[in-house]
Amino acid sequence: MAGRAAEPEVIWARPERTGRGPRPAYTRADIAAAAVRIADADGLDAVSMRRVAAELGCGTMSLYNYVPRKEDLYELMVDAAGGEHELWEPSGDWRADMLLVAHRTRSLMHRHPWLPRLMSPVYGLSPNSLRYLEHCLACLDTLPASYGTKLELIAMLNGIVTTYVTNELATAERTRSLPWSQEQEDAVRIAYLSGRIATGAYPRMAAAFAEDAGPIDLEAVFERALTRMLNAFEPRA
Amino acid sequence: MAGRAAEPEVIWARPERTGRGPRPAYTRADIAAAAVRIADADGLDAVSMRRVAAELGCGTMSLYNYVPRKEDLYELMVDAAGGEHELWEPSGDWRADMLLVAHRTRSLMHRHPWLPRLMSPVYGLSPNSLRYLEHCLACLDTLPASYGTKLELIAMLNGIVTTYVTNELATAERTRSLPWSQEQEDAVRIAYLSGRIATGAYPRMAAAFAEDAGPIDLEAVFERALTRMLNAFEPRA
DNA sequence: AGCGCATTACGTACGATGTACGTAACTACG
DNA sequence: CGTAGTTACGTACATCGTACGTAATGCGCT
Repeated sequence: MAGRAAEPEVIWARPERTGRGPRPAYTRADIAAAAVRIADADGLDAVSMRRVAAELGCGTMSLYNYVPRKEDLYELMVDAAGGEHELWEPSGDWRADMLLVAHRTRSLMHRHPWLPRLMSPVYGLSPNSLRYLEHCLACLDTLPASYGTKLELIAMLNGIVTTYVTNELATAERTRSLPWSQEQEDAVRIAYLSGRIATGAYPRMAAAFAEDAGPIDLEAVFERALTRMLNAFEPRA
Repeated sequence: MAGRAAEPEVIWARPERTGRGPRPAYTRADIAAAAVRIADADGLDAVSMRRVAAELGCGTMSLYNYVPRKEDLYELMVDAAGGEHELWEPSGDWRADMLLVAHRTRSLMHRHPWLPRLMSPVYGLSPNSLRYLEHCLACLDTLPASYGTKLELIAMLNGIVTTYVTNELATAERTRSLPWSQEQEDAVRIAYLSGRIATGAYPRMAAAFAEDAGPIDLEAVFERALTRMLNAFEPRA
């Protein structure tokens, strides 16, 4: 039975070392770290199997001994980044704790701008994802609600953070790989947009533009969104 | 000046027809429709310039007369899908209208499962995106709040819908391109997860699993998330 | 009316990607 | 000690986006 039928596989279920054969030259952590280094430096699109192998100093195809598919490499990256998440002893104030979770997640995504793009697909089963989830649940111990509701809260919080940071960084990641600057791109887009609005076809958008409440404080917008969301889960008095 | 310097460009700013030269054989709508047809049938990854050209019946490189970069093809697709959004005369009840917006968006994403993946990057400047945004603002005419707040509400609503449907469809899109079935994948993941939980390292997740409130009604979860969010914007009495 | 030139059409070609496959070296278990 | 399973890795292939060059086309100007 040399040729195995293709079967689904969770990379975390396969042991790093089976005991037989030559000692593997790298650990999963090594590989994840190399990929993260590349993504941080040159963007997610620069993470290719060849490039990661070169960073490690091994042949391209050797990587496939550790990582059956490239998608699994992504999972390693997400887990490695998740490992940077600092956890703490829950304070007893679930709202404060969840706010802190959100801010820590956001700063993590700022350090690793490729994270939002990789987090969308599926809820992680990676060790650090599980640790993170358990920690969130611990923070919510003082919230009188079912676990189902708590999970909904966590999902919603993560969703908002991801959405927000994605919009915050959407072009930043792209800027790296495009031949023109962020400012040029923005200028062109804004010019086009105000041209469209000037046609009068979008009266409310025109009013929104005219409202002009000064420069938008993205930080405050983020804070407001989180607060509103947490309020929605506050048990009624 | 034959060779132009690379400059940022919004595809919607360039006219479809400049008047000079041979009559273009296709419209943007034709191209978008072809790409959408392929993505609907075989998934987003099947949308390649070659494939779209073949679907249209023209040479691959002819496409670049209409679409300078592939990313712009994606913009055409999003706009075409957005064109399916049925708008209506606002009822005066902004909560009901926004709920309807959310449900329509969700069903649109169900019809075109590749939409969430393409919507994340940047807020659209496409004609149909602008129409959609203006419509949302119209629905919110009866909400006493600044345009800034209204835009935050719309962004949050879209974020929740996108996040929710993404999780809902995350694996569905992948299933199409993988050699094993959704059920097999799920089974493997669940088996691994319960193995981890059985270690006792995640007591709260274990409790969450044990809670077992019957099969999860995703529909209801979606509804609750939207309602909670809209409540958070209700002006205080 | 007719000339000029911008535009369309499209074949060829290049560099890059993920990864299937085959082979050689190696090590733990029977 | 042999042998089976594992690691290492070079080669090869299909596919991708797209730069470039050339031929055909038809609008706008003189």
